[in-house]
Amino acid sequence: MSQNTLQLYNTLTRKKEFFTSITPKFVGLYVCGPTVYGDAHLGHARPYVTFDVVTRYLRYIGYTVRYVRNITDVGHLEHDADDGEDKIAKKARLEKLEPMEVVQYYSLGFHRNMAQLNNLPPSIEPQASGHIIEQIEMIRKIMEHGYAYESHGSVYFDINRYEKDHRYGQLSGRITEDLLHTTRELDGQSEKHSPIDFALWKKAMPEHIMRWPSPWSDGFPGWHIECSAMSKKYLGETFDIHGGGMDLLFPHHECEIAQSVGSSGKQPVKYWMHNNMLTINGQKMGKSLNNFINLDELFNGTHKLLEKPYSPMTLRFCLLQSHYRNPIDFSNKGLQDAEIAYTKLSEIYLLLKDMKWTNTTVNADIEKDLSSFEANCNEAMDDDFNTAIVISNMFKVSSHVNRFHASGKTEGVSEQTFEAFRKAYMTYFTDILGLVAEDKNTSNEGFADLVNTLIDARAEAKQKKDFTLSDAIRNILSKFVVLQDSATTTVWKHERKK
RNA sequence: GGUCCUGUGGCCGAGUGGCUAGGCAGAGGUCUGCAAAACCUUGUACAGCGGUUCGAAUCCGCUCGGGACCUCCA
Repeated sequence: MSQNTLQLYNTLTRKKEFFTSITPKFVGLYVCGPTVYGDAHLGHARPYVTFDVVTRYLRYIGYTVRYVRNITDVGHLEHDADDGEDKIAKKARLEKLEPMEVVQYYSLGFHRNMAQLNNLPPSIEPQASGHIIEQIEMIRKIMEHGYAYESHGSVYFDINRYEKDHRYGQLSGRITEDLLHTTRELDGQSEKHSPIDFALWKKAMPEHIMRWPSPWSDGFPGWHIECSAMSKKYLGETFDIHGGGMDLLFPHHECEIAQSVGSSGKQPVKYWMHNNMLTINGQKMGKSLNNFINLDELFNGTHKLLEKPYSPMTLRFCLLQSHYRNPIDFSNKGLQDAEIAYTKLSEIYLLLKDMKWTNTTVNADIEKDLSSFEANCNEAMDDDFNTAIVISNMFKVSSHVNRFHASGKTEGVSEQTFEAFRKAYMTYFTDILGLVAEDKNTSNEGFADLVNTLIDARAEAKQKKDFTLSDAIRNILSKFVVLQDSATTTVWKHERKK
């Protein structure tokens, strides 16, 4: 691991490239944030866990990362609603709330869910509504350069004019000629010179409550301009990495490039990273299919597709088990497998945390397994953030740790190697993958006491060879496996000491 | 229809020219009153057809299947 060996897949070039930051030791990262008009769902978890790990790893290898993730609280037009109505405003009217009340409510929920997933907060989390001036300024620049025009109080980006100097479609691989034939018919198309032109500013209808003054009309910014304006403000005209879901590749990110090039003449982003999508039981997650799972529903198990609740760490682990550019299919089976696997590695972490090296002979194989651990993990992360390989490396060393624990001595490894390995495992587990090994004995003390009392009673019964009683207690204890996970761990831990 | 991604053993999931992925589940063993956990051992694989190559799951072509996007969804 070093700042010279990291490779990442750049959507712009469709290749894995060696990463070099524009400014030495500093990385500017922008990730498209959520539109806060609904609860955070499974689909939100993936990009934010992905780019959280990206941030964590970049910091681990010595970069200072400025991670900017926006909150979209204006600007998403509803295509199936009244012409040009804002999603936030629509929701607000339905719930009879102030638009900013809706924004506040869902922002808080989003932040709570992100914290549960142990995602580090971004360095800056700008809101679109707080950057209307910057957006207007950028639109003005684009118009100055001739790449946008006003029409009936709205402003549209002029793709045909832009294509005379630049190429629209370089990120998504789309050809404007094809787009013309495949563009859907929308309201307000008559205002545009070409159906593929996109809105930079929309004039508000009289009943529209979210509106701002501008040189063209009282209205609101188009969806794409906020990311261009805010990334430029906080990261500069050209910055290192732009991330987001694959679904945003077109048109959103394509438009961002056009807007930035159209206003500054410069390519805004050096590396574009896109995470793949999620499916539920093999199906696309969608409101019409009624299989949209909110994060709260996942964590408390209330969604009808779920057999039980799954913890935020189970979800995080499940996501990290596959590479971010591959699709993930969610199922109860998959989540339960992830839960078991995560619990095992978590257990290894807890054992390792308190484990002391004891003087023994050195076995070449064990020594090699443990001494190569960190380098193997670094190599995996350097290869486009391959967290799946990191996890498999953790499993490869797990049996050694369990054996150390069972025998009570660190058989076969030198002190230097053991300590380096121990530190590396713990760093990877908590700092890089961002997993949290809850010490379940302390997190639920009253309950743990009860369980421990039962365990002691059972041990006593076993000692007296009263197996009827001991089995009866075991049956009681085993019920906690379903009721309360912490009990399971407690039982296992206690039993293992014997 | 266009652009892009994808197809790996019972299931999940890495790998991408020759070298063990890993996990879950299964089988056998150690331990145990019996289990559980742990440890040891172990089987099953690269959608199909053709091509390139000394050698292909890996590269190329075609066929078939799955998915995303194509004006506002992470």
